[in-house]
Amino acid sequence: MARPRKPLLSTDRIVTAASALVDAEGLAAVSTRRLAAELGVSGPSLYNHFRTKDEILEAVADATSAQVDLSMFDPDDDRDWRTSLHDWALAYRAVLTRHPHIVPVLAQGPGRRPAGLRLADAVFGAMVAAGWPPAQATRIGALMRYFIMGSALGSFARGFVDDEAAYDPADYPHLGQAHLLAERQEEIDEGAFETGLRALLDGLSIQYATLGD
Amino acid sequence: MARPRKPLLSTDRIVTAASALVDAEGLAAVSTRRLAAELGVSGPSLYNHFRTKDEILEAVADATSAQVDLSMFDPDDDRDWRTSLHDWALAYRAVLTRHPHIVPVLAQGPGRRPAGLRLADAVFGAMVAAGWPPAQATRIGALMRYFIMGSALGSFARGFVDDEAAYDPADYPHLGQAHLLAERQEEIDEGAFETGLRALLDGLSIQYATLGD
DNA sequence: ACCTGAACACCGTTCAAGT
DNA sequence: ACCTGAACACCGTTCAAGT
Repeated sequence: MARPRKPLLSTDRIVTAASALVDAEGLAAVSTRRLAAELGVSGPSLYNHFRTKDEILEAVADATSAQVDLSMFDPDDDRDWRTSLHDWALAYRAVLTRHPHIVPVLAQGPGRRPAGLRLADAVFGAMVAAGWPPAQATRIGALMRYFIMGSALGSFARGFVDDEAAYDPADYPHLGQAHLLAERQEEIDEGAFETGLRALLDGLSIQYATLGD
Repeated sequence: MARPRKPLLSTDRIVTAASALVDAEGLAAVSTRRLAAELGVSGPSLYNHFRTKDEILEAVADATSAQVDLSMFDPDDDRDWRTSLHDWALAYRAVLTRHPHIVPVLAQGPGRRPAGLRLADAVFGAMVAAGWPPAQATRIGALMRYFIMGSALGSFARGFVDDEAAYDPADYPHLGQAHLLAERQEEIDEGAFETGLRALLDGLSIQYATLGD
């Protein structure tokens, strides 16, 4: 075949196919040969469009970041900092819940990824505009990322096996119900996220109230 | 050589070597061949002691969990729930900071790992003993894990590249100082963790105060 | 410029063979 | 029981060759 008159691949097509593969089968399923097969080309062809497989995954991660709504941080949006942060956290979590397998890549931080940087820029800018000192605004950006990424990296409920025999009462006297967690996964992880988010925002509000002192 | 009169390997020796390799060079450096070479044997020898490479990494993860002090949750320890949770969070983070590369494995939850289950049991048991309803105690265990794992999974500060040119003010108007984050990594991540932890505990204290209502 | 097959240096795991 | 080398079906990446 050699070179076709019209290119078979494009960075967009590759990222779309890689995203679908990551969502469907996880990071481990993405090999250059498998991804190329999915696109109807041979493995090495990908290297005409990306320098490494890692760059492809970075692009998938950035495409995911780009789906997170940031309009709550617009200067002319009239939500206060607390409400903005709350709405953004829910929007961010919703995107990550739809694409859990890419979270380990996203959790490494924005690096040079444009959508990741836009997100960090929006949060930091909005906190400073709301009156938080820059050092505190940085901390807020960091601690929100800890909490959101941590909640998306692995389900708490699914972290416990669905097998009553795994929880010997002699060893784990308080885990008698732990085998039931998995089947109520969504409810438990969502409830914990909401409880944690409220606690975080309540706590930050206390600190905000003492800013002038 | 074939079988020596005294076994060359043991599960302990393998886990110790694997932990050292993970700490020194990261998860990606752990291949069965490399690990075996480190132990002076050939690759397939490991399969006499573990069924898969994954089981080896699970054992490394559990050995890490086992390092986390849980004495603050002892029934006869006189710390209140808030202080216990605070002290435990610091102890947990300290361990993870020393072994960051294994965090992705730990973040998948305890599964069947004994030290992971003991940890979950201790937190849950102490919260119930302190008067939290079981459903709330579960949420606390989950949200604390989100926050602690998220903070350990990737440094916030090192998530930003150390290159002023990466932050075009036209694109990211508020990130003019972001290139300085990396060089103050420890201070920033620790400060964010402490701020977030205090906010979380302050927020939970508010909810605790309304429990009777 | 953009695709191909062949090749290199790796993987995890299985298995028969050795003691 | 516990080690070995050979083998299988994979990897990511490079490169010369094709149009």
